[in-house]
Amino acid sequence: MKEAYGPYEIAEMLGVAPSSVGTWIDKGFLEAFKTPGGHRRIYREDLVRFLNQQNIPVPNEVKGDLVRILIIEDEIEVSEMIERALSNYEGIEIYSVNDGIAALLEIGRRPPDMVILDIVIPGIDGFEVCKRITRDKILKTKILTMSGKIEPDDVSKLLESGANRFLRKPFSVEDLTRTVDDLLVEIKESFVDLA
Amino acid sequence: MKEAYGPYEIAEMLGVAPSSVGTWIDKGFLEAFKTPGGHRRIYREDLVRFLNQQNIPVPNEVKGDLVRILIIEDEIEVSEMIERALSNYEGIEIYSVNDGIAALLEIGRRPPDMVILDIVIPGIDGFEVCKRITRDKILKTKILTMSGKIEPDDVSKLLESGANRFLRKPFSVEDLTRTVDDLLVEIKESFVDLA
DNA sequence: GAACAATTGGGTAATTCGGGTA
DNA sequence: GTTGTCCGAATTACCCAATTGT
Repeated sequence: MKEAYGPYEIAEMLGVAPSSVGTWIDKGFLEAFKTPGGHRRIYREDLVRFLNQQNIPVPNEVKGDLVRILIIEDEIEVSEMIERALSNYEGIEIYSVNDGIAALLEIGRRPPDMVILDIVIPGIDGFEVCKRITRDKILKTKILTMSGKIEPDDVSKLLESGANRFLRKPFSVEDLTRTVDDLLVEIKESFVDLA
Repeated sequence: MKEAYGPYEIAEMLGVAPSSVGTWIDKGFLEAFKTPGGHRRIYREDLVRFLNQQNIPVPNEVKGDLVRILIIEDEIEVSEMIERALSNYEGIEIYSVNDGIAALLEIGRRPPDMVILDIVIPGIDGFEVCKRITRDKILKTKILTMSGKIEPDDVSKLLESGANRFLRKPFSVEDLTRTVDDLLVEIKESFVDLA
């Protein structure tokens, strides 16, 4: 897969004039480097960061293929149940961890498009994870939270922290898949196909 | 780790046409040798030198020989002092974060060879970070911990948790560089093991 | 060692580029 | 803030036989 783009390419992708892309680079909105001959090139990683910061949908060509879903849950039975429930979805990749520290390492390693997060897990505060994922504009991760013991007040605090959905445990497979389907639609909306 | 690249490979990495890489070689910007059949090959060392000379960020794929050091410290003055102290080291790359969550995300994204870790930082327990880094087989990270307020008992607990060294604050530049030098030797020794 | 796919060099014409300016 | 136009320069596409990798 291509790892760097030229201004002309990006301009065509976004429907703007090449000189505008040059302006963005000069103003520091978009990170770029120069070839020995002075032509500008933009690493894909920098392009994605720029698009996310500007709330511009990321073209599928730039994003890659599979929608990645990370399950963060310390009860094995629950995470296995979730994996089973999602196992016949097409075009997604599921991986899971069972504590908060491993979760952050994994998010850094391979940023997911969606996390399914048990608020009460060892190692770290679920609220903080939500806040952090939301604040970090590089990540456009949808957050599905879940918990058994939680006060009504906490649910709204959770959503304020950046969580997109909440499921009270125990929940049925139908509850889960309905919520995941919702979020998948939102994720797909943030990507565009270039015809 | 791969030690030599072809023009096509480099072209793809930088988002450039293969023939451009050929031009750069012909003009002397980029050092290369020729195979018996006349094809050009570029040593990684020469590629890195070229990228640095041109102010082009070195893709992760290429910078295998750099020792990466991550500073995890919430007091800006301290982290700046450390960066200054290490700024004239050759062959290392320094980056820093100021809270535990950012640290874990960064460790996942670009695994460091050494972390310089303030035990008391916002967001997460320093002991847990040590344990987790040590347990993770993918990470071969050396851990240099530091703190001002800590009980003697805690120091040994820290070393049990996987930390390789401990520095009591405040420490001098000499204390720091001596300890870092030690760890750099250990890191370089483990590089040899892989070969 | 043979077969096959991928990469390469070399030359030239066509395209895209940056930078200054409108 | 974005786009249009100009020019010299850098990059690219295109060709195919040869080399290299698997």
